[in-house]
Amino acid sequence: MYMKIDFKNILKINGFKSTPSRIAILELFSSDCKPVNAEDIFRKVNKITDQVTVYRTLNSFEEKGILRRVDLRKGSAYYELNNKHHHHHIVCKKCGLIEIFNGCEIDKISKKILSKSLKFKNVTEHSFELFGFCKTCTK
Amino acid sequence: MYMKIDFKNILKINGFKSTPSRIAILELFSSDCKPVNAEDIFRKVNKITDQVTVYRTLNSFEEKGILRRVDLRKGSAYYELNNKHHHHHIVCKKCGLIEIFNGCEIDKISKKILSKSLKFKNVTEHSFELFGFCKTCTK
DNA sequence: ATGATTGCAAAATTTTTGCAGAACG
DNA sequence: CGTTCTGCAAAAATTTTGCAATCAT
Repeated sequence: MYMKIDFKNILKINGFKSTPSRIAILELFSSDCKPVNAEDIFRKVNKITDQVTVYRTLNSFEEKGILRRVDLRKGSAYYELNNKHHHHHIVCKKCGLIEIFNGCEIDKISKKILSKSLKFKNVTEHSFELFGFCKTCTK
Repeated sequence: MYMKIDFKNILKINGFKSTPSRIAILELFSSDCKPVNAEDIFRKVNKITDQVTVYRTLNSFEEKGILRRVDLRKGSAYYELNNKHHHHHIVCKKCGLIEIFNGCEIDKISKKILSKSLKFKNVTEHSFELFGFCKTCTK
């Protein structure tokens, strides 16, 4: 059970107690490659945990940087694990298809922006998603 | 009354009838430089229009490209006029301060991404906001 | 043991829908 | 005059809060 130990360690490192809900939610994020919202999680782990706990877990995980938020303009907040390689998303405005893209040079960009900024000193997160139409929906 | 004529024209061009609500909302966006949400608008023009009309107007204006959506991770949808020069925002996670930044090379970036993409043909919108701490809140 | 975490019920917030009447062109 | 638009009431959808009971360390 390598993975479980790993999850427990992630929780411990971040000052969280190890609970079935939290482990189930981390497991779900690890196995799912797409951005996930509270309802997705709640549907899949509702035998283990309740809706409110899901929201609280998502918030605390995001605060600690375990999860990163993804803004898909869909009415609810989506999240991804924050330990994979850095990437962003193109979203089809018609069918909702999501494709990942790489090559975001956020360090370079934010350094440049901060050097010009009067009021800001550091950047901890960023959003960068593209919206358009996939090849199928363009036809 | 140069401006009013202009607003009416924007509405006409986009296939909208010219109504007091729509003109008031466009006026508000022109005079306000910050991203604005439905509640902001409703508070400022509630003698003229009602909440539901504000939502409907925001949606239809965004669909036509009169407004662009700005994802500020604040629980409600924010919008800006889409006719000004292209820019994005840095948001302070503590105090909410917003600063604008320029230099987003979206055309170059999206061309590059689309050339590598298997499933997408075009990009019509994008989000790109930075989140961090302003100089005051860093101290 | 004790502080953190959960579950439940309830509420707050944000946005959408349906429909009848009013207004625009 | 016909279609579009608005306002109202109501509901749907998403997220937060308070509190007592439970759990992890």
